Amino acid sequence: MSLPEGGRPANQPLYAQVEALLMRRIADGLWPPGTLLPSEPEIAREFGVSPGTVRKAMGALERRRLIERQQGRGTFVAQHTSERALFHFFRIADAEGRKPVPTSRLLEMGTRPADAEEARRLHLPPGTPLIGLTRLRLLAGRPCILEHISLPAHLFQDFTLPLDRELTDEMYVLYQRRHGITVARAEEELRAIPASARMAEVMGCKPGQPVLEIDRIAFDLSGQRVERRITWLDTAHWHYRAVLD
Amino acid sequence: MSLPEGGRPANQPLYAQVEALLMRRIADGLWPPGTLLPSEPEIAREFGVSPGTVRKAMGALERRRLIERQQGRGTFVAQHTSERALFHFFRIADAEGRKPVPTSRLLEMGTRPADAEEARRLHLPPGTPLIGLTRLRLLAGRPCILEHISLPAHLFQDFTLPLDRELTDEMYVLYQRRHGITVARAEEELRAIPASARMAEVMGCKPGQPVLEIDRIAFDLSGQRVERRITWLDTAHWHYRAVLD
DNA sequence: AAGTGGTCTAGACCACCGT
DNA sequence: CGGTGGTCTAGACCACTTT
Repeated sequence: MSLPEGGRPANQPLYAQVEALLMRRIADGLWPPGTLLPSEPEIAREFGVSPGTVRKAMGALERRRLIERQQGRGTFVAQHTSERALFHFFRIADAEGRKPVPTSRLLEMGTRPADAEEARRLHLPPGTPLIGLTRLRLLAGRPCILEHISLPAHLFQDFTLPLDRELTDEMYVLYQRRHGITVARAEEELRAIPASARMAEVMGCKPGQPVLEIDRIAFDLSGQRVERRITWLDTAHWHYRAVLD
Repeated sequence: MSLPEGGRPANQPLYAQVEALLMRRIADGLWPPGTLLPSEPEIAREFGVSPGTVRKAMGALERRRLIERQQGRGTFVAQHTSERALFHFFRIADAEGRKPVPTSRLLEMGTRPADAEEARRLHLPPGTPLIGLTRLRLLAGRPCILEHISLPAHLFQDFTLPLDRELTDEMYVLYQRRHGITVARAEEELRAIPASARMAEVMGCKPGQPVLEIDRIAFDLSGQRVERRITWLDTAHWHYRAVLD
């Protein structure tokens, strides 16, 4: 059993406690992505609660996309796929709202200490070793996006990229499969800035021309900051799309 | 009773049908914002379903913020307040993520036919009469935002602004209270563009300087397009903030 | 005290999946 | 066929608000 034993009411509702316990097992890697969870009655027995209570907890986890339920088959720990990553974390679209399928080309990669701004954004001490990569991304075959990605080196041991084939937007799939890090949430700050010489050269626009800057921090299941990413987009043909509700 | 009578299974689950029926009453104005709903057992009796089924339906409506439940008091149709509007539909923040309290100054207002782009965005025939207003918004006392708002005239009869006091971000509160239109959802397209002479003059920046353009369409409870709004923001001191999860 | 929503339980039955 | 999640019901008890 894992629930507070004595039968005392505790301060949170039972279903919330069950939800937290299940989430903990997933975040701690005890149940890695793709794992088939025990059935609902089984979990109910283990925790000594009613099946309805477990259902309510798992409903919440499903809404948060931590698990996926399949009638007749069972419940699985959610796995990042390219489609999922693109659907939830890629917000660039054309005038009709269609999302393009981006391709990527790696320009640079290396390890360096975090500067003041990176340290502030990642909640790390300045100087912490970071893996940095710069890539160019193509939309519909045209170079439109320049991107800097910074990863805390201690979270991404032996980081390498699968260079054999062109890398699509599988970074988050890669983090999960190769480093056990699931990106669950991200915060972005958007600004309009003038294109640098580098951007202009690489994206085929004029220096000084307005470019959309997207400054993202990604969080894992525990809320830890695991990635800083700056994206520069020429919005002549594409835009950033947001839904508010 | 309002549920499909014959006792046949219908294609949607019972709780989804109850949810749809309740939503319809709210969207149609039968239960205006602020209304106290009948109690859950009462609704269950009316529809001839179990209280648990009603609870599930109302839980979904609460998550969608159509209703607000208060233990011991009852359930109310949600009402737009300035705080709510700012919290959900205002995404501008400073470097520390704090949202400023914006104030507004009306520059122009009038009625004119929709141009091609407005018609396309609002799903209306070109030439449809629109109420247009232009306003300047101040953040922390400094002019930072220029905004064009376009409203289908047929949805906003006798539209006037409370000019006696400075207007804060109460546009959506106004739509709801004076015209019975509840903004429930919005879609935004973001681009980086050069500041026009007008923007530069009014926002105190240089012409041609990069400015963030936010092109928004707002939807009411039925999914009808009720507002087009273009916002231009000088991102020197503020940024647009998005959360992805 | 009466009425409301919030929690928790127990069990029946259905729809779907695999063998 | 047995096991899974999905739906629906019924009722007990709690926490909170109002009268």
